[in-house]
This record gives sequence, C-alpha cells and structure tokens, in this order.
Amino acid sequence: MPIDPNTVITRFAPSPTGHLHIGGARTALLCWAYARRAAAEGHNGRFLLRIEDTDQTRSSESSTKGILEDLAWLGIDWADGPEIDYNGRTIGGDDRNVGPYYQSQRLDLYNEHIAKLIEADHAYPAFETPEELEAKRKEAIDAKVGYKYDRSALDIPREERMKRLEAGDPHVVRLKMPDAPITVHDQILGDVTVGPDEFDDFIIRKRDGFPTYHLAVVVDDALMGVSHVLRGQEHLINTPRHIAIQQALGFEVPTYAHMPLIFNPDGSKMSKRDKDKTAKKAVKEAKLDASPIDGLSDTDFAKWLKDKTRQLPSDQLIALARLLDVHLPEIDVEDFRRAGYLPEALNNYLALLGWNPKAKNEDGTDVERFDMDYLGAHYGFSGMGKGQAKFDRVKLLSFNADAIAELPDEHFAARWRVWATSYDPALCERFSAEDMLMLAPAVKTRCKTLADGRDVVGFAFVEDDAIEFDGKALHKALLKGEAKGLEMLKVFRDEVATIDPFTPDAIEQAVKDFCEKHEVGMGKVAQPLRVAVTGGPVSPPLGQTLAIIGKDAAVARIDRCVAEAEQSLSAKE
RNA sequence: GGCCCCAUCGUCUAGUCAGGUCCAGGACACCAGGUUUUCAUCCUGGUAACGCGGGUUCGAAUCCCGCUGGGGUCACCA
Repeated sequence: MPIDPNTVITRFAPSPTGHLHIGGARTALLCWAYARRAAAEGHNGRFLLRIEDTDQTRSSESSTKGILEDLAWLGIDWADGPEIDYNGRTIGGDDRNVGPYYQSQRLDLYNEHIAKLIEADHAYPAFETPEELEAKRKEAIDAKVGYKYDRSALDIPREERMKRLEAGDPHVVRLKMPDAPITVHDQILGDVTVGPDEFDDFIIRKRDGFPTYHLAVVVDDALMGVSHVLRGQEHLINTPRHIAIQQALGFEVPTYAHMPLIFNPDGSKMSKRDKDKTAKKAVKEAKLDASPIDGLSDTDFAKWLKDKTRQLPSDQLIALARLLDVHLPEIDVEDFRRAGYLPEALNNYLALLGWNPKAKNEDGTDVERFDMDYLGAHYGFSGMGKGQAKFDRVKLLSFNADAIAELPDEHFAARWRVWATSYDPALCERFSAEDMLMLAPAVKTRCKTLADGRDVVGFAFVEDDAIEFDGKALHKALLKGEAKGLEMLKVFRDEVATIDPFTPDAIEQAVKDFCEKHEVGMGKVAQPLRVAVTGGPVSPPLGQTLAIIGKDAAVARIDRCVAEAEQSLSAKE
C-alpha cells in the first residue's frame, strides 16, 4: 500500500514477552499523540497496534492481554489492531482491512515477500547450523576482529542452493546487503549515515520458518500503510537494515523518528530486574534464611537468593516486599497502576520526559501540566530532546499528587474505590462508598498516590482498645503545664454524645462552639482530641477523623486516653 | 573494541538551527518565611547549571575541531 502523503499512520508494535514497560508506554503514547494531532489537522491520522509474536519461545497470550489492557487503562486507544472490550468500550478493529495484527498469523505474507527477494537475488538461503556460526563468531572474537557473516553460502552455486531450498534442507534466509552507505533521515536526530562495513547479510527468516523482526516489521509497516515510525533510539542502528529491505522490495521508506531512552536516576537501565534486586537486598538485610511466603519453597528461595540472574515471579516479589515493608521500584505500567498512580499523571509525566511543548502559561511559567487532549493537539518532533533522560519518580509523584488533589470529591472517591477493589480489598471492607466520599476532601491533599490513602486514615484500622498513645504527643497535648488539655478533653468527652448528626461539619462546629464557650484556643481542644482518637499528633481534620470511627469509638478512645493520661499523672506524683 | 547517537541547575528542561535582548528562564526537589486546630494543601522568597581545551568572531550556552563523559548497537530477541 503506497503511503498517501495526506495520511499519517503510526504504530506501536510490542512483542508479548512480558508486561508493558514504562518506556514502551511512552513510545505508544507519543505514537498515539502524533496520529491524534495529524487527525485533528485533517491528515487522516490513525494509530495502529500490532503484536510482534514471531519469537515462538518467548511470546505468550497472557502477555498480549496484559499489554492491551495496560494501554487501554492509560487511555491510549488504537484505531487498527486487536479488538478488545474495555469497560464497555470497544478498542481496535480492522476498518481498513489490513490485518491480521498478530505476526504469527501473517506467515504467508512474509514468505511471499521472502520468495520475491530470493527470486530477485536480493536474498539467499544459507545452510550453516547455528553451531557452525557460533564457532566462527568465537574465532572472530578471539582474534579481536568484528564478526561478520562471511557469505560462504554464496560459494554454493545458485542452482544448487535453490535445489536444496526446494528439497527443504534446514536453512535460514539472509538479505544481501547493498555495498553502499545508507542514510536515515531521522526527524529527531537529523541525517545518520552508516557505511556498508557495518552490516553483514543478516537473517530475515529463521530456521523455524518464522521471519525475523527486521523482515516482519518492514513488510507489515508497508502493507499496513504505516507512514511514520516513531520508536526508541535502540532501533536507530537497525534502520539502515530496514531501509535496505524496503529498497529491495520496492517499498516506500517511511518517515523515521528515534526518541531517546529513559533511565534510572543512577544511570542504569530501567529493567524488570530492578524489582528483583531491591527484594534480594531487603531479604539479605533482614537476614531471612527460610522462605517467608507461601508457594515458594525454602530450596527455591535459597537458590534465588544466591543467584543474581534468577528472578522471582511478580506476585511472589510483591508478597516479599509487603512482608519486609520495602517499596519495589515501579517499572511496568502495571506496577504504577498498583502503586496508585493516575493514568493522566503518568501520561503527562511520560510525555514531558523528552518532549517539551515550548509554550508559556499566563503567569510566565512553562507549560508542563497538560492532559491527553493537549498532547494530542500539540505533540510534534520538533519539541523532542535528543539526550537520554532519567526517570524522576519524585517529580512524577508530584504530578500524581496534584492530579489527585484536583479531582472532585466524587471522582476521587470513585477512583479510590476502584483502585482498592483490585489492590487493597481490605480498604473496601472497612469503608463503604459513602465513607470514602466523606473522607475524600481530607485524604485528597494528603496522599501522593491512591495507595497512600490508607496511611492517611490508618487510625481507622486499629481497634479502639489497641490504640497506642504516643507518649510525647500525649504529654504535650494533655499534660503540659496545668494539664489543661486533659481537663478540656474530659469535659468535651460528654459533649461528643450530643453531636448529631455525627458528620464532619457538625463535629467541626461542635469543637468550635466548645472552644468559644470555654474561651480557649482551638489548639487546646483539638490536639488532645486528636491524640485521644488517633494516638498521635497528626491526622486529617477532626471532622473526618471522628466521623469515620463513629461516636461510640470516639468516646471509647477518649476514655482510654484520659485513663492513660491520669495514670501517667499519678505516677509522677 | 568497531560503528552510531548524545552533553545547560541534583533531576526534567527553555534558550542552540537564524551568535549580542542570557551575570541563562521554568518545573520537581531542597532551604527560609507566611496562612492553618495538627499534618497536608496553598502563598512568598532563596540556593543551584552552560563538562574540559582549543579555535572563528568586536562578541559564543549558541558555530567549528579535539578531548572527556554518558548511552545505543554489534543474535536464527524484538
């Protein structure tokens, strides 16, 4: 399909070998944004999703499912590609009739093009075994010269090669690389030229009959009408190979844009292994020598601990982390979701990591906070940075905290509940939907992630008779000086029963009225009360704090606190 | 190691293509102060960068060269 200059089609083509990595999410987001903008500007923009499952040994269906869901959760939807139902919304489809979108279902197409290449002498079968090639590679490395395939398959006369091919001799197919430099006209990096010495005749079809990534990606992009290829910089050096295939097949060369990669703050690659590393370190520090979790035997646990390269499945890592109270670094989109990040905050931060809108707000500051609509209306290659960027969780956290704080109470409550349903069911058991709505204004400004919300109201999860009073806080609020705090608390204790309804507003009002009546500052009453019902000096406003535990619990806790304070007072005397 | 890409506050970046308006602007973090019944939010102010060395030029963050540093890539993975 020739590229219509008025049509912009971008694609994201993950290989389903695991979860969707945060770097992949950024690539997808920007591909989506570019197509969205093209659409808005009348260029028939479409974003396409393709599953690159040509590695039979590593691809899995569950991985595909997870990736599609992660994208949908982020709000990155595709016009063409696997069809899924997400929250009653259908994403994907095959309107242009260029599917299927799974490479494993397109083998005939690849073979057709490979046959053409062989026919035109742009490609040839090679019969060496992997072992033979490995030996040659080793030789080259030992001799400290760069390894290149020596084209020894071409020593076999063409006629004989074709005969062996037809006879079904085990073989791979290699592309005959042209003997000329190839220039990539990159939209972000500019022209990049690579000489012919840098390439050998790479494999385009494996022994198992599956095409390699290089062949499949080129054929699919061409057949699916992909006009703009936006991908990570790790592919830059592959691009001349792809251009060589395009030229051999008579395809148009799409527009390329290679974006910088993202790294950990320490400069290392953001890798799934980071989670494992963190868990191992924590286990070693805790000096555990037996498996503390179900489903993991002591022997496997020991093996894992000893072997740096051995990794535990995600659910076991999470269980370990919970047990040891360590925070695993978020790497995959699912990790961020579990940790209570909002997709809008994640998208905003991800887009800004490498792209700058170069626009000013009314107050003169740079535009940094924006939504998907803004991204889809303004994203372009000219704002892309060229250098690698470090992933700053602290700044992301700030974006997320702001996104949460900006949510109307009803939305916050609803999303908090949806999150908790999947990741913290106990929270839903303790709080009704109404409870969460009532808490919303207090929790919103006090948590940076949805997961943090629980900490803010942690006092509600403690039994009344299990509250541990912070001695320092108790002394400061109730006993200091003339023990005025204790006195006030005792008087207010009886007031509590009269508050009706027992709602945040009514409670706040009751405290205020009480202070006026007794002519004392708010602090004299509020702090003792706070210590009494939460055990410590810090909590959300008293209205929500008392309302969520209820009248009876409030009175019970005050009584316990008073008793404790009086005991400590008499002990002193 | 070969080849390729990159380089402004701790971090993400604006400014670089069209050299002077930049003793370098914004954001996050940090520090100080203010508002507040605690905490958080919020508000005000502050600290902080052109990797190094050569050129070109009246003048360089901006152009050229070298160095250093970081990254990518060298698979029958994608």
